[in-house]
Amino acid sequence: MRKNAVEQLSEYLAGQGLRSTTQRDQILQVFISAGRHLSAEELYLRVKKPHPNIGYATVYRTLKLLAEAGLADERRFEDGFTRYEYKASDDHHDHLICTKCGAIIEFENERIEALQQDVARKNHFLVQNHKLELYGLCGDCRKKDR
Amino acid sequence: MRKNAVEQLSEYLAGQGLRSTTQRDQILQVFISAGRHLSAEELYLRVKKPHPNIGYATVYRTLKLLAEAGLADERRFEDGFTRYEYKASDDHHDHLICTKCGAIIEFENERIEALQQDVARKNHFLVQNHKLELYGLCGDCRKKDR
DNA sequence: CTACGTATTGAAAATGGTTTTCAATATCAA
DNA sequence: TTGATATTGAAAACCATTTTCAATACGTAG
Repeated sequence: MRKNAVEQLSEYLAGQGLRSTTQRDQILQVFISAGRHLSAEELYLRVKKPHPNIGYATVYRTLKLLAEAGLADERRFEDGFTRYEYKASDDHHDHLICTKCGAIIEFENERIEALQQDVARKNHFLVQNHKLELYGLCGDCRKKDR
Repeated sequence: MRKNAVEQLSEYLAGQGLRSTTQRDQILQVFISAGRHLSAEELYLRVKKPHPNIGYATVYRTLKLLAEAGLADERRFEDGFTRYEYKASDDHHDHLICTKCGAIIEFENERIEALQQDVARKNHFLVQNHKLELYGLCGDCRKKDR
């Protein structure tokens, strides 16, 4: 866990004239210690255990806030609902997603990123961010398949 | 328009024990002659003009059917709703999406595809399909921005 | 330290794209 | 032509997410 994630949130809130609350801190704590690619519901369930009085809406609201504050990335895969992942400032990555078991594997590839910039340049396009997802079967599911 | 799209649909339907209907053919016709990346609602509106008695649900149902039949690709961009595009069997492409005006530009890049296969191989992963989207500003919007 | 203005919360209702239900209708094999 | 059943249109249901609203908590001014 990044040393100052809570501080980073506080700073963002202060800068926006928003308030720090125990709920926001609690949700952030659980979010950071939980696995990656959480949906709002998954996070809600995890937060619910230690803090049973936190509401569904607050989890949704806080997740959007974390995305705005730069602490989380918001992603929509093909399964219909939005997932969030804790964002370390320097780590960009893409995903391999198993269509059978739902496993999500992360990867980085600088050469692909460079080629993306080429494509953008040729189209007079300025890339703000991108999304690369490879859907298919993971190693385990390929074995089980036979 | 591909010569035998309607036939291709008929064959698929017959093979599945499903029925050919005038609505399905009409929707397919309009779908093919319309622009790319249509949402269900856009298609519904276009179909409505020549065929005012076709229902919303039928458009949704037919679109899913076309995807199953291999005549359309189903894609979810970040704007929340599903878009479909007519699928020529040999043409795979990815997208540049303008976050300001919503323009969608298509591109293909074999070298990127090859690198994707490399990544998959390293992860013992079998790619069934993929999705690459670059979000940012298109040439026009970059100019207007200043 | 206290009080006040207002941001935030939780619960429930609303939203909006998509799917399902259901009775009426159309398809197609016999 | 008939009968079994797939399909349709309209409306209701779904379901993830957002909004509403009265009660509560935050934090600044005094």
